[in-house]
Amino acid sequence: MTNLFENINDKNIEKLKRILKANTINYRKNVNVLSNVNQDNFIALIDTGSVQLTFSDYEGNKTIIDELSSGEIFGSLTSYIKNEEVSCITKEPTQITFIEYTEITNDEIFKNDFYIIFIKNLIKLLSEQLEAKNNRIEILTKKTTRDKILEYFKIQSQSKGSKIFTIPLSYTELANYLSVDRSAMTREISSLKKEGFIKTNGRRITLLY
Amino acid sequence: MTNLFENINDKNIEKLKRILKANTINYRKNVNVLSNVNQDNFIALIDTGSVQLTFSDYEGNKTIIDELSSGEIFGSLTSYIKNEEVSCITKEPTQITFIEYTEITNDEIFKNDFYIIFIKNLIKLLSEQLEAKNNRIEILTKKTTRDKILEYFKIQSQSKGSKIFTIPLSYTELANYLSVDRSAMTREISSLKKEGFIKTNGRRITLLY
DNA sequence: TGTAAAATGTTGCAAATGCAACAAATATAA
DNA sequence: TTATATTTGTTGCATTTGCAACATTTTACA
Repeated sequence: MTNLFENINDKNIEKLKRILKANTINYRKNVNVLSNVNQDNFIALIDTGSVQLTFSDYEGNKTIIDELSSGEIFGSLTSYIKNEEVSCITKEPTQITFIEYTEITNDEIFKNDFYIIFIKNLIKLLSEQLEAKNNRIEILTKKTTRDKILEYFKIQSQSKGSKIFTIPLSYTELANYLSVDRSAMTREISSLKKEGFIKTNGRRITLLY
Repeated sequence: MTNLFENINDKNIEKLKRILKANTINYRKNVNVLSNVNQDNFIALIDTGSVQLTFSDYEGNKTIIDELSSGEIFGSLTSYIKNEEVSCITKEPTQITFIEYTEITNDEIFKNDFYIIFIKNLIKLLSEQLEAKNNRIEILTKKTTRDKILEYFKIQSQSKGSKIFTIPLSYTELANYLSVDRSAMTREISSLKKEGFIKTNGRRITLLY
């Protein structure tokens, strides 16, 4: 994952943050970040820590939109934050820097040659998030629970470059991510093991095909 | 939807295209655009017409990734085009402009003051595509076919600002987009009509709640 | 360290859904 | 216009899945 300030030195990062009127806030664990954010058009950059973005519908069903960690962004550019049903919960102590979107093209910023690096990073981040969403859509469009699991494992395996990998989610969270019933998912994983397609040891998966 | 060249006048658009070494190609209907594209990192801009991006898995199941029309972009920034299983079929005669990603930050481009408008448009386009993908994920994570249909209708209704709207897909394509069996979807839409939740007339839908 | 909370594993059952196989209605193109 | 292809509507049936309910294990934290 690209970092928003990648390839910019510390001194220039500080300068850039000043020009962007960036506002840095520290949060404890399990706090709803968006509750005290009232800006309309903002980019939130996770400096350290991690958050989970969830969406609750009118019936109270929760779905994970995204899991983000250090260097990644969220906000009006990436999710429908305006919507009050979205919440952003810190999974650990987390530092977040808020930038108003309009500041990204303010007058002062052009004078600096690191600006173009910043813009390229931003574009790269957005396109990486698009790829992540494409992956999830690819999984969710599979008809059966089994195919969803296998597609997820395939993507994990490819990104790690190995048939052995550790999934970054708990099984409860995975069921949520795949949008299937947790018990049905466990049932299917058991079958996959019995039929010799995979081996598991906790969250460590081995593909046997 | 934002247009990539929004708020740039015709003369400057021409200049910008020249600086970006843009390459414009015309396609007939039902042509696979990607078959003769060999660039690795490109942005494809649809000037006129429309295309359908689809993904085929190893079993030959086709899923729609996206439907795009005039002003919208696709390519390495927005989808996993490198993958040969992705195809891009024109739905009508279509003109597409290809831009290599690296040109977006070439030396000559900074000298022009319309450049920042172009970058803002690009960022806006990417974030709009993210929103579209978030919408689709929101739909796909619904557990039942009924909830998927209703979520889709809700989003359509909101974007049109009316309880009466015409869906932009055929029912066959809609089933594909929702990733449900077409006959099961028809069955569910019939029930929704019988139970008085909606009225339909071809692709024109009226929400009665 | 002990205790409450959260995560994981398992199963029966009812409901939802994919699939197949049609007929009928529309749309497309020669 | 006519023939052909595509889309739409409908139904029976087998399979998959969500749901509920529970036991067991692991984790978190006071």
